[in-house]
Formats: sequence, structure tokens, C-alpha cells
Amino acid sequence: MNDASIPEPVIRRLSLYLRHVEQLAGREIETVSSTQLGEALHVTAAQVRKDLAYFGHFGRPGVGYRVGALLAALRGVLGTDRTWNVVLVGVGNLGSALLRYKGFPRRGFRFVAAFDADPAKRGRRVGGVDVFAMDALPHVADERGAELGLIAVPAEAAQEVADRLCAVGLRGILNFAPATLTLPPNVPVDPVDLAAHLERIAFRAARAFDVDRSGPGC
Amino acid sequence: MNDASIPEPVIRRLSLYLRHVEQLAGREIETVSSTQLGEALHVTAAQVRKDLAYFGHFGRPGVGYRVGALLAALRGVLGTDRTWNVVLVGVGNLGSALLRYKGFPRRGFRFVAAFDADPAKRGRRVGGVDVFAMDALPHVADERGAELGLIAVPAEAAQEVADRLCAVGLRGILNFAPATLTLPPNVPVDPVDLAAHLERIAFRAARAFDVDRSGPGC
DNA sequence: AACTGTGAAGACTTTCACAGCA
DNA sequence: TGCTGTGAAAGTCTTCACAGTT
Repeated sequence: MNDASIPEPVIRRLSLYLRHVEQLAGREIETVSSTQLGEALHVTAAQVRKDLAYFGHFGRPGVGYRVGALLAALRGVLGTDRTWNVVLVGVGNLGSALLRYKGFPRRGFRFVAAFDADPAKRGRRVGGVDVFAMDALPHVADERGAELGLIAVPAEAAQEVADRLCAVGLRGILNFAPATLTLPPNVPVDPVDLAAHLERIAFRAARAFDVDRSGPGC
Repeated sequence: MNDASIPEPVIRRLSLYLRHVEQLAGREIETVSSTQLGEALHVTAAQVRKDLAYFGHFGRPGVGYRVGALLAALRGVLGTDRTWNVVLVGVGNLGSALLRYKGFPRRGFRFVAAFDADPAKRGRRVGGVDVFAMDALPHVADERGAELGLIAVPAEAAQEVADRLCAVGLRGILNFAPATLTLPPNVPVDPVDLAAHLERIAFRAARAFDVDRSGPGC
């Protein structure tokens, strides 16, 4: 009940709850009910309660959940009650944008270095982060305590980069390259295929249109 | 059997199959079995067959699937057998990178315009795409046949931007802002929360470490 | 011999509905 | 009264296993 067996879909929603509860805390709201949370996030109230019950009973019947306690608990479960050191490989379009993305530091992730195969990029700083040649990976990753890796290289290079990140002892990888990576099971990988997201929207848009031809819906 | 009721998880995998089958086609491979596809993508062979059976029987027992036919069928189902016109709102870090991202045009999505609240950005071109002021949205979206929208603005602005995109008749939205959008059900939204992806990796990395302390796994 | 397509079984997730607490 | 926590029911998705095709 308190072990590692929290279902994947629950974990996805925990991030959602965390994001919203952070906002509530910022607005100095002290208490929130499962119904309110559910409405804000388009999740049923029962689902919210089940999800939160996976890791303790800190809701108060008749009152709801204390925002402060919930915030701390969510961060604790997700592991973002501390800062994670992240490296990025591939300082191209997307890589550069990710290095500058403010959402990462805001949520507990700090870039400690970036790497690129192109020697011309070596020595630059992007978004306040030093860019190194790939050769420097073992040394720099170790020195700066890198824990997670972010891959933003072309698909052809992704597996090799992943292997090198893994060899250096990184504990998890976020993969933006449109390629399926194979890694040992103790190194979690999360694929983010941007084009696939658009494909999903295209699919649903085509269906919604077929079903409901009532014209522009707003 | 041939209607809109294809489960969400299946659709996600269709994109994965499409990506791989495109590569096979590029390598002039003519035939692929469910086992091969499954191994390449870390999906069971039975799952591959079930998924593909949702929309027709074009596998050949004893042989496998014809790559050409499969490619066409996957594109047909996902709706990417034609080009979709896309607009982007929010030409910041991330927005600029998305405008330049080559994976979109490669998979059937073309940016026809971009918009930004900052008047200073008006008139620029980013990644070959014209940037307009928000006021121009109704006119330009209509003129250029915009169908899908991509939101890359700060969380606070996301809902208003979404409403305006919807009002202009867009048929689907990909939302990179860390905010939950509320829109009519005939306008599909797909949220992409980059920080949430890292949170998921952090969660799993922490668990993998607890379970298996055998040191750097490669 | 190799492989697909598919009912049936099994596993997992969500929803329901209500006992119990503040 | 208002709300949580939770078993039990319902629903969804995945895997199994095999008949049938090339």
C-alpha cells in the first residue's frame, strides 16, 4: 500500500495535481476538496480521492485536503522535494529551447551541463548552461553530479547517446528523438514524440468533425 | 469495427508503428511481421496484431504485413495522408524551436502562421513562418486555412489563447502551456507538460534505485 | 513452417455507493 | 451537513492460445 506499486496513470495525474496545488498555494488558498480538484483538472472526484489515498490519509472529512500538506506529499512522492541535476545532449533548435525553458527549474530540475557532437558548439553557453564536446561527458557528468539525461539529437544518433548516458551512470532519460531506445530496466526512459502528439490531435479532429458537423464550436 | 471506437492506447501505438514503418520503407524493406515490429518497439506481437486488426485485414498469414500497404493504412487512419495546416501562438523559446522543428513537416504538418502578443515580434519570420500580432488571428487563420493550433504561451495566457483559437474555427489544439484547458468536446486538446515528463522520470528513477542498488547499470 | 486474426481469460483502472468522521 | 477513504462492481485493455491461411 505504501510500496512502489502506484499505477502509471496515477503518477501522470499526480503531476497534474501538483501543478494545480502549487497554484493554489501561490494564491494562499488553504484547503481544497476532491470535487474542486477534479473539476479544475477534468478528473472525477472519486478518482482524485483514490489517487491521493495511494500514499496516506491526509484528507479531512468535512473539510478537504490541506494545500500545504498536499503539496509536500505530492513532491515527496514524485521525488521533487529536492533538486535533480540534469544534462542535455543535442544543442540544436529544440535542445537550446529546453535549456532555456523556465518550467524545469521551477519544478525542481537544474541543468548542470549540455553536450553536442558539433565541436563548434563547444565552449558556448546556452540559457546559462555550459556546452561541452561529447568526449567530456564522463568527466563532466561525474564532476557535476548528473542524475537525469535529456536527449534532443536526431533519431539516428539517439541510441548511441542513450548508451553513453547510461554508461556514465545516469538514472533516467527523457527522449525527444523520434526513436525507440533500448536500455536496461533500471534506467527508466520516457519518450516524447512531438509529431506523434500532433498525429493524435489530427486523428481526433478528423473524428470529431465526422461526428459533429455543427460548425466552429465556440 | 470500422467506426470511431479505437481505444486511446491503440492510437498512441499507431504513431509508433507509423514512425517505424516509415523507416522500413526508407530502407526498402517490403514485409514485416508482428513479432519484428513488436521487438523493435517493445510491444508484444499479439498487441501489434490486435492493434492493426482494428482497421482491416491486410496482414498475410505466413508472410507478415506489406510495408507499403501498412504505411498507407496507418497514415489513412491517423489522418496524415494529407497535410494539415497549423498555427502556433507564442513565439518564445519553445515556440521558436517548434516552428523550426523538422519533425512536423516530415510527418504531414505545415505551419502557415505564428502569433505573439508582443508587438515587437510582429513582421518577423521564424523558421520560415510569418509572425503576426494576435489581432490578425481571425483574418490570417481564415485566409491560410488553419486547422490545428499549437499553444506555447505562459500558463496564465493559455486559456484565453485557446478560446480565441477555438472561436476562429480550429479543429484541434496541442497545448504546451502548463495549464488545463477547457474547451467544447468537439475540439480535442492534447496537453504536453514537459516538466511533468521529467517528474515521471524522477519518480521512476528513485524507485528503480531503491529496488536495484547494483550500481550504474551499463 | 510461418504467421495472421480473434474469441476467451486475465489484469488492470475507473466508477459507484456508502460507512464513518469532523 | 460535507467530505474522505474504500470495498465491490463495472469497464477497459492486454495477453493467451489456437484455428485458419499462405
